[in-house]
Amino acid sequence: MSKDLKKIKPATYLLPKEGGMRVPGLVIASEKLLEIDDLEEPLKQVRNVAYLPGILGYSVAMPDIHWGYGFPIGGVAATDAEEGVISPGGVGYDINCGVRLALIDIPFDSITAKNRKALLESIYKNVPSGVGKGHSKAKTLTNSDYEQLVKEGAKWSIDLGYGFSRDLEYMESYGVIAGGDAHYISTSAKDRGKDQLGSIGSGNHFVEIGKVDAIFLKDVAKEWDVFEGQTYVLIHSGSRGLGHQVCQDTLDEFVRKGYSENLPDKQLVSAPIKSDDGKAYFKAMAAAANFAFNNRQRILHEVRQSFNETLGIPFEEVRLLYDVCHNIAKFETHLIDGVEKKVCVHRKGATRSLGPKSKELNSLFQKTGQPVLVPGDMARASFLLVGLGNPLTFCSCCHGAGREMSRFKSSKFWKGKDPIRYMESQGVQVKASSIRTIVEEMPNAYKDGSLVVQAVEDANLAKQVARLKPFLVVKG
DNA sequence: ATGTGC
Repeated sequence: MSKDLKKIKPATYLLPKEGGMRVPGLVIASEKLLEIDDLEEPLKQVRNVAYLPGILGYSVAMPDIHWGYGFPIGGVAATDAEEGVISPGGVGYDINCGVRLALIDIPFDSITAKNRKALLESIYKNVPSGVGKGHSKAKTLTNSDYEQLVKEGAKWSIDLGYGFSRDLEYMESYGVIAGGDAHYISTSAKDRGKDQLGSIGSGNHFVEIGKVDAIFLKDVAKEWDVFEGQTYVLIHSGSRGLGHQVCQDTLDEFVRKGYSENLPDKQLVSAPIKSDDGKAYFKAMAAAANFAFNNRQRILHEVRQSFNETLGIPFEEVRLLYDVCHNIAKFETHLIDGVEKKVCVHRKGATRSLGPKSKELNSLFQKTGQPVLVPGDMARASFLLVGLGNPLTFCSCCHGAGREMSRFKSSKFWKGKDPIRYMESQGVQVKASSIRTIVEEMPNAYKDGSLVVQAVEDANLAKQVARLKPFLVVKG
């Protein structure tokens, strides 16, 4: 454990100000996690982020923190919406990478082995996966498509028949980030994305089917119609090549214009929010975020298609519970030192976790708090939590289990072994276009997700509602 | 994360 961390509350540690830090760091973790993790590099990044002009409150780290480009992954930074900066590194390369959870009201155990196999094959066929993979069936996006979809978000796909208007009520920000403008993204970004709606990509992205295997918070589960044994679908993907290109284009331009000067790390490159360059990045980021909402909407549509084809389940019975962003910058109002302030919250590998009564939420979630979706690993578990709206972290929570082994180390570990057979021994059938992705993503490459969600629960960021056990997984 | 990187 880092000698600099001072415990101030349960599972909450202060990283005191030093050097040019404008605010202290705040690290959410348990003692056990602090033993497992080597936090030297990521904590340095937490300190670096605290140097940013206009940062308020704390430079926050979640218990799944690890090293990232400039900002740590699992980091939250809120900057003053008037006097602060906005930073592409605080959002990440995969703009609006996120997760959506849908529920099907049939017991997973009632699906026969033969039908499970058919379902997996069908999803693998209907949802393209892998690096650079697009959607061969889908219509290539035109400039006028782009103009609409980056402004409208998920509604654009729904109006074309890929889903139901009800779906929009069950998405963070109703499936749209205001301000998306196609004129602010490059031709190459549009070109890379033109056939990628409805594709998962590679790395830790996936489509997973399984069953709700434990309920921890009965009253909330009941409000959400979540029950033990229920079948679920969890989708994890983002803005694919388009978002990647938007991030790269902005970083190049910001560095060229000198915005990386006077920062402890050039990768923190950032422009004043009120400057033309800052506003241009926000519009491009919102455009990419809205592309990602459309992507997850199309993936859900294909999954509904597969449930219909193989099990005869009507499309609307694959019911969306929620869609969350975990790589995004958003303008929000938060209580800082007792005063309400408009801030730009950068969440990079962190999930919004608004509590009950939050005006932004639909009436159901105003009653309970918002669903917080935390994928774990391919075999053990993913988690469904409910937000508590803790102002210390700007109403943010963790986004995953976090790696324990590097991709390289994991590949080496599984060399000469049979990872597919191991997964089967854990009850999981995996299908991927690349065996490399599988060996890099094996469960033992990740921390135990239950330790991470326990830490955010102890720190009062969110509460566990249910545990989800995967059985069928499509990877890139 | 990524029409993956040296």
